[in-house]
Amino acid sequence: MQLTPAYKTIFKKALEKSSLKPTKQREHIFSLILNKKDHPTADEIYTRSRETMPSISLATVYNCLETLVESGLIRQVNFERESTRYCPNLKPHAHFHCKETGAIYDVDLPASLFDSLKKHLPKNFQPEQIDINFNGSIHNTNNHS
Amino acid sequence: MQLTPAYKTIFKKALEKSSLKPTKQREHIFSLILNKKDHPTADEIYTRSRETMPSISLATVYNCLETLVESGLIRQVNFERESTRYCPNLKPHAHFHCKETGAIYDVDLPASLFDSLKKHLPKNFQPEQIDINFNGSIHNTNNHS
DNA sequence: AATTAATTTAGAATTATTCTAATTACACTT
DNA sequence: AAGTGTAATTAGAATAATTCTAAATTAATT
Repeated sequence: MQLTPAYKTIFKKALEKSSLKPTKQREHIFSLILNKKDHPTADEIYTRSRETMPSISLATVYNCLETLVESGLIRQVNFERESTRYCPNLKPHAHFHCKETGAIYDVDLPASLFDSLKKHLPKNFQPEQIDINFNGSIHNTNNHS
Repeated sequence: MQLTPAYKTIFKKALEKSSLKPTKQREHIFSLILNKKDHPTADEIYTRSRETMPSISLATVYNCLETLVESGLIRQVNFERESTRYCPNLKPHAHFHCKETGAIYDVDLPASLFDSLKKHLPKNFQPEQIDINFNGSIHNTNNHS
């Protein structure tokens, strides 16, 4: 679990901007999330963390995730009241939640779509974040009639 | 807390379609949500319910809310991991969550916007529900310079 | 080396929600 | 009208994700 030099710089910059320290634990968790592009829960991240950093505590995982979100390095994803999941994809995108498997998929969207959404807000409403979540199922499209 | 005859019919039809019974408690909770157009939590609904139906239990409130959602009479709204809120507005709309006051506002959106969102899904993804949530703040637009 | 502030840690506490098992309500037979 | 069966309600216990608390550790600075 190593950050590339480029990501290491991004990581340090982002944290320092919020006057937070780039600690071992924070870096470890950030790299875990970056290197596996699913949408893990805090508990899954905790389990994965301990494989290579056995002394880390669950509270630290929660703390680190909070600081990473604060500093804009990852995003939170919530579906209904399931455990919060974390996502390193910072491009404009939505999420699709398969109600059968529970899996979450990124759905890339053009920035223009977010812009046209904003146009429907009263003008004194200032959105900081827009979450778009699809809920549904994924159908097999088997061609053999 | 009374349903108009028109809503009473809608209520009965919707429940019977899922072979659920139109009980006193379900009707009571439905009318509470309809008559105050905010986005109450289960606990707020519980408190309001007891004013006119003191014997109702919290478990029943949860049960009733679940059946009302199932039968399509109300919608759930989730923001981050706050308590689930309930919404009687069935028109296509989004929600704006003010992070200062916690208030939630409906934002009407044209159905066409939901359609164009769907176009970005892989063709085997079948959405059943689309949630669009804005998070931000509301700025005072005082005209006096 | 001493001081300070931030971070991490373990475990307790919180809180929304779900579960369990008993009771009640109601429609349908006899 | 009494009995039967099923669904709904109820009170309270249980669950599970997250947050809180207070002590210990770390790292930077004097």
